Amino acid sequence: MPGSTPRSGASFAHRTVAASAAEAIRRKIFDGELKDGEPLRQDVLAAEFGISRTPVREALVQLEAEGLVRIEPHKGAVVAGAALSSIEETFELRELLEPMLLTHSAPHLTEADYRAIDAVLKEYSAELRSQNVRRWGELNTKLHAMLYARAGRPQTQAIVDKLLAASDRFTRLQLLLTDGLERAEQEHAEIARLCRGGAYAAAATALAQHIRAVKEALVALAAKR
Amino acid sequence: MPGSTPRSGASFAHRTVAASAAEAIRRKIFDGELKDGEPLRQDVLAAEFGISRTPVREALVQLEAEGLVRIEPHKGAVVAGAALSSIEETFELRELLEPMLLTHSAPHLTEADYRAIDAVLKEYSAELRSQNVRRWGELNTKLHAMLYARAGRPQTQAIVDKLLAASDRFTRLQLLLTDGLERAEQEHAEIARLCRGGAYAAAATALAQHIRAVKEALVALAAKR
DNA sequence: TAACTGTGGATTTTATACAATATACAATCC
DNA sequence: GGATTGTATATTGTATAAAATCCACAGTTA
Repeated sequence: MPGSTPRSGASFAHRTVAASAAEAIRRKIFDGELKDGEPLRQDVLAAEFGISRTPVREALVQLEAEGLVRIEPHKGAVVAGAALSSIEETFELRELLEPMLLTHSAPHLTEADYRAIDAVLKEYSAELRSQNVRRWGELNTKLHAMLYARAGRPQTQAIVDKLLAASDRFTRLQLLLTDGLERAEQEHAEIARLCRGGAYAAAATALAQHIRAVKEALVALAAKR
Repeated sequence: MPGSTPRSGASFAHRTVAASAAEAIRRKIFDGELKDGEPLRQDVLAAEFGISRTPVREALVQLEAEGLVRIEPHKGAVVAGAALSSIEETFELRELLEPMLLTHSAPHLTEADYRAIDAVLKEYSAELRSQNVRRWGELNTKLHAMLYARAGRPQTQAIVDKLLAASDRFTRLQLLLTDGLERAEQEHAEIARLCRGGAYAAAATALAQHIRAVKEALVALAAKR
């Protein structure tokens, strides 16, 4: 097992052990390796990662805040798959919050901002064609964050950031529908274009439709399985 | 469960030390005792509460997830007052999210739910007259939570819970405007009445207006100072 | 048999000890 | 003098040990 030698390779992607433990557990949950309702024993995880229980505990607390696990005092942590099953709620929230953010942010976006956005869009297209799915999720999050940067609403942005992180896994799924891929690319470009042209209301509407389209595609996909 | 169990001393309302430490720090931030950007030293907090650093660390991790503090690896935690600074943003979010929750929840509220809500409303009125401002905030949060309980949207509810906690300090302030006091009481009752009568859309509208009214009163108050 | 009680073991929670890292400040070099 | 490097100290991060809590189950009693 990978634990005998704690090399500074992939195991040290983060600056603290607790953070990388959180990342590892998160991935296990996303990948379905840990099923819904499954209990997470601290000592087991600690042994598996070759670390002590203290950072494991901190990781679990973090994950609880993200809604991925549920901690009951003195009883332990269990996987809260509910957070995953509620794709609809996540997208419903995004549909509500993101257009609002865009409406407030777009009028204050500078020329430099637009250039940065264009750069991301460009890389985005390139990566899409190269089937680099993981990177795609990162870029998607980055793009949205950039669009909302000038909204002057840090709280809302923090909430949306979490929603985007939660969406990530599903948006990647949706990517596999080949028409979803090109469609998203088009819609993103369209939204950026509308913002640049000053058509803020139209951009917000387009964004809402974009999010709704992804949601419906995912719901349909889930129903088919 | 609105049990009749007499709440034991406020000293240890929580089941773990870490949780009560989080609660204490949270309160300090909300009350402005800890100012924006102020560093939070683990050993200082531990000494102050008479506990070890371990639960303090867990509390800080929790609070970071809530956006109340920012933790930089190996540097420590600082108060992230940005989340508090904008009353307007908090209420803007509430205005957006709460009516949505109510719309989804109200049709599924049971008779027992309504009885519990009425009970809170009653205690609410009593406490208002007794000028017990702190308890008022708790009841307000509880009332809103009960109204949204059947929405089947745990994520959204979690977000709103945080917003309510952040609002608490300000709503207490607004209470001091004597007409704000009676007005809130009336509006709460009105919303409950509309829900019970099946006028869900009207209830949602009333709720949005209620939140907007409080926001505007607070903004006006802030401007006057 | 059914309900109750206490006991043992497993697990979490907290405390303490140790290691790693960052910051401030003095000494050195150009 | 200014920048850089080295060292001291403070603070955080991790490991390990001790205390508290829960859970199952055997044994007792009516």
